[in-house]
Amino acid sequence: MKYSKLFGKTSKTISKDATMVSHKLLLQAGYIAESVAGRYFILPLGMRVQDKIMEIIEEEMDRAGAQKMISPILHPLELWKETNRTNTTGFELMKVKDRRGAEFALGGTAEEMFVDVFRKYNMSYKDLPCNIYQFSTKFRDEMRARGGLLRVREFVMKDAYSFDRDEESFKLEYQKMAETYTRIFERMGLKTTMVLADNGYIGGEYCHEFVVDSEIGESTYFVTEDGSYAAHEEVAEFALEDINVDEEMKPLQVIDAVRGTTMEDGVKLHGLPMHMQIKDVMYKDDKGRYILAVLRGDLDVNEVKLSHLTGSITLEHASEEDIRTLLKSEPGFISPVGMKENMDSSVELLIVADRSLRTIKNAYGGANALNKDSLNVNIDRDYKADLEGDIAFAREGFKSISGSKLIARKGIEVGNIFQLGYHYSNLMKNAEFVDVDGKKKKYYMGCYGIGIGRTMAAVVEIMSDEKGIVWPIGISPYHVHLITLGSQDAVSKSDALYNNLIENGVEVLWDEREDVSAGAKFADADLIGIPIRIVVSDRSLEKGGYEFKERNSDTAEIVNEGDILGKVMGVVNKSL
RNA sequence: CGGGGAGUAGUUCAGAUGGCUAGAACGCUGCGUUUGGGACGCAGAGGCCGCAGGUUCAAGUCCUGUCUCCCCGACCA
Repeated sequence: MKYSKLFGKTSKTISKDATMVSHKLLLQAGYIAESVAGRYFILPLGMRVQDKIMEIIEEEMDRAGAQKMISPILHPLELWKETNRTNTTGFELMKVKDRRGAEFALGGTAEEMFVDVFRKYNMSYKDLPCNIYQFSTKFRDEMRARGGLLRVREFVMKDAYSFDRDEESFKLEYQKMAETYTRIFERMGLKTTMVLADNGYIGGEYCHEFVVDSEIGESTYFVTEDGSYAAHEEVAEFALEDINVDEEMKPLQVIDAVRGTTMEDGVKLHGLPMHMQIKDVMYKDDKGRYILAVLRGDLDVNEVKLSHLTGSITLEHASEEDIRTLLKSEPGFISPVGMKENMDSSVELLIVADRSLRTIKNAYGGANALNKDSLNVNIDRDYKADLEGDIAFAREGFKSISGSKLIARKGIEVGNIFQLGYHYSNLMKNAEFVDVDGKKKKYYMGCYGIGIGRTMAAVVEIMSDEKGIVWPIGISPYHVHLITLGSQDAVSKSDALYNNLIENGVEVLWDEREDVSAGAKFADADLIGIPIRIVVSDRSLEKGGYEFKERNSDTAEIVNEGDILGKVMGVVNKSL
């Protein structure tokens, strides 16, 4: 490709709106252009990177026995109704209508579609396991797009769906996909951690995210010091130590407590430690139930864990008005003690206790009235929980279940794998095959996604310097950035080299612009970030050849005409 | 959805208390001189000041509405 013909220009100036490295560099180097918030043009340079990422994914998926296909992007809405996903919030479906009034969902993920195509065929256990996948544009009505390609509303995703006879067979597939993902990201120069995560609206029992460590990432997760456990903060488990469980229970007391409404106000007034205070948070869920989360004061409510325990789809904080009028309590002074006895009879209330309450005796907290606190509150004796379990966030330094300390990390989620089990085959009719015994059985499923654009951005986040991007050769838009400086001799030598490289399968971006200074060409080359730079100039020719420099190295060398191809191939072949 | 900020040339930005023909840099076009780390000179093109209404002799500037973009939060009583 001749640089002078390349669509998409580098820019010296960049909007200060772009704060993230990948966002800035991809814009500045001419890989992407913004359309509207969260929707981007992928320019020719970016397209080549995207294609290469997809090629690697395709190779590895095929190697794992998966088969590429494609589904329509518009999904018949009936399918989403079949699985009840039209109104499960947290994922606002984008819908369109055709002129006859038929409704479609703009696909944000495609479980229903793949089950639907699968059940069209009369499948036998002999056809299983089967893993089918596609690359397609996905639509997500994100509340807030951010960070260039990192969080967008429209993006290309690889999504795969596996169908198995049973759990045992599925587990092999899941393991295979985990290994495949690790290899895919390795080939792009990304080291990923497989992190236990929450499955959100997808369904199923467990899933893992593939996370690239980065300060700007949105995923916070914990790993143990010994590396044996890694889990997203939403699901991370941890061990709790007893605090004063041997203490005698003292009589419950209600006292005056003129204070503010925060936990710190309680600590200050009573002069007692935070972990002896009870934290009470009132929620309302999608079913209209009020849910009181009760936990030790030094812990925070983990709404994902809480919603799993209560079976709620959404949780929102109850309004202060509801707390006063319906629950007969007072914001800042909520207590589980006696609440059910006093509240409005129309209210359905679920008291959910965190297991941390079993580690303390004689706790203190509110008393359901302004400026009244309770002392010596004890679970079971003074209040009963409808549900009890782990509803708290882990924190760095806490011990894991295995006893090893938890370390907090941040990262970019570039892919994930989900166990779906019978979730979709239960909800969708005829998602069945004929087993060896002649009986119909439901598919045991899994699904597996990789965001292409986000992966591209993650690579740039990890691999760049103050001058620009530093692509790993496996996904670089070109292998070689050829720069010509100076006389006609250099131009004709460059031309010959350009053609020679191309004939040998090397991808070359040739900066043959005549009216651009050397400095500008070097700056552009550094910004674009192609791994090999070759300069052909009067100076290099005087020294007997071409200047060869790798983007991630500070030293250049002169390579003569006979050796240049071999030198280039040496680097290119490293990636394959 | 809440809070904050911003929309002026292709891009990044400047245009105080309303006032003459709306500016700079970069980029772009032409000519010439340059060519190893974002060169220089000369000449040029380029603007419905986001959109709609209003106040005023006069609006990029003030008021109202609206759209768009960016950042923070989505959180514990």
